[in-house]
Amino acid sequence: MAKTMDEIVAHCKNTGFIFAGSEIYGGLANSWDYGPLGVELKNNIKKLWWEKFVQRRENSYGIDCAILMNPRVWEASGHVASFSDPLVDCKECKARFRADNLISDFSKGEVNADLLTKEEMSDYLEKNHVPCPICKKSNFTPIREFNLLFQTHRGVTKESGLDIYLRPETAQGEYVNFLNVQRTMRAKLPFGIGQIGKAFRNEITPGNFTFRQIEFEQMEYQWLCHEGQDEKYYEEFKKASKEFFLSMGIPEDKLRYHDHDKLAFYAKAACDLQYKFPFGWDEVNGIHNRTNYDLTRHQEFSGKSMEYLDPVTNEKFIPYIIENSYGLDRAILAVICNSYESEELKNGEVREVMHIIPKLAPFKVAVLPLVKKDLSDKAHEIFENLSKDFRVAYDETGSIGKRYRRQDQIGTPLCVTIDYETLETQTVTIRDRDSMKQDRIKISELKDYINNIINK
RNA sequence: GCGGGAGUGGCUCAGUGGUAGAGCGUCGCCUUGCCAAGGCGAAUGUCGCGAGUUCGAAUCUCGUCUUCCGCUCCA
Repeated sequence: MAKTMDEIVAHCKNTGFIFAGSEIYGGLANSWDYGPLGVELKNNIKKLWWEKFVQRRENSYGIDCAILMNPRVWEASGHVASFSDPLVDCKECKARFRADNLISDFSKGEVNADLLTKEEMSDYLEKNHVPCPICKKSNFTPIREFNLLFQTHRGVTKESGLDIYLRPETAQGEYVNFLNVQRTMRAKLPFGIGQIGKAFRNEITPGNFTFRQIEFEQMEYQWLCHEGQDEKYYEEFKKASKEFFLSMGIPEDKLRYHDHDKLAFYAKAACDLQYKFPFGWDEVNGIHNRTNYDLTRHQEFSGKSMEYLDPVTNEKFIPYIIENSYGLDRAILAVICNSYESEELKNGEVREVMHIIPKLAPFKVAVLPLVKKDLSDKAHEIFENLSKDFRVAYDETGSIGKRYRRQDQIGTPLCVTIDYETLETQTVTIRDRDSMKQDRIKISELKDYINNIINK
């Protein structure tokens, strides 16, 4: 039986996947910390993604850019201008509106509110007695800027330094470095740049657990190509994004594409891949055809050429970009939601289990001495040996049945049990999470056995 | 930002003015020897925070913070 969102949150907290951020101070809304199990899962997903996109694709390169960038980057990208909304609240009925929309509607389009400053908009609302669309009274709060960019300050004093931003997306790092990558790797179009890193957005909406956070991690792949090839590659990456989620064990019927009705100003085509979370279908991946918009803007704003010189035709032009953007935290959440369940066993009992695919499981194997007294030393020896190759759990408290269930609960695919026979014959019991069946194998065969399961 | 709930061991909660509790979980010992068995024992709390009322506050009053649900918002 599938779990509710509340149960998933509780399980993550109780077993060490995800904790509330700065919990002892009462937390900070929309921030979360990954615990000992969460970080393993996260690293495994990153590794899988990096393998698929950066390692295994030809003409593919990884980078890791700074979070803080020259603020002009965000002017060029359009985030400084359009990432911010002037909001007012009606003091009478408490409804909230965008001031620019109120003014355009009131003036029937004659006043272009985009050209007004905050003060001018406030004045306009007051002097013209612009009514609240809901209660028809005219009594608004002052305009508050709501900007999704996190701002901070570079320099010793407030006055002498530079206002800078925490990046709201990692993509611009790839764009501004595109010629550096191209030159140093001697890359020819089409080629790709991948990056995994943090991004920050000052969201007001409370998220569904880690679904919407103020600090989150993106896995982004930018594919640079010739104009005219962009539509073909757009389709290719649509397919690739689904493949990636399938490779994490997500079933096809919990995935769907959702084309954007309203395109961002820069995009020629945009599509989300959605996963069916307990709270509904929602985005886990975005594919955008950004055309040559971003690079063109950076050329304008920086004054530096962003043109690619085609070595075959000697033509110079600005490449098109297909962006394939994954929310790492959302991928983690999807894997957790998808794998955690109450499973009814044949004998009527119910066990809590996470059917995480072995490749992503936080622990690959647990080492369990059947009794503590005489078998601990041998168990520790086996733990040390396996730890050279795998992330291994060790547990010697409680009955063996209880320990199996503990490992089920956190998704460990294999348990190795050491008994008295182990000391004489150098064999152990290996127990499978999903089938709950056991094999007796030699210690010397353990690593191959585990590798087979992981790479299945 | 508005409205409504809620904050008591790790978790779930009981306790409505008089010595802070239970179950689960955790740890130790015994028992057990392959799917959450049992026994004994132990640890873990300034009852979200700050004031006030009172001889006395987890409990009443005010403030404040955090959080959950709905509305609003989400380039």
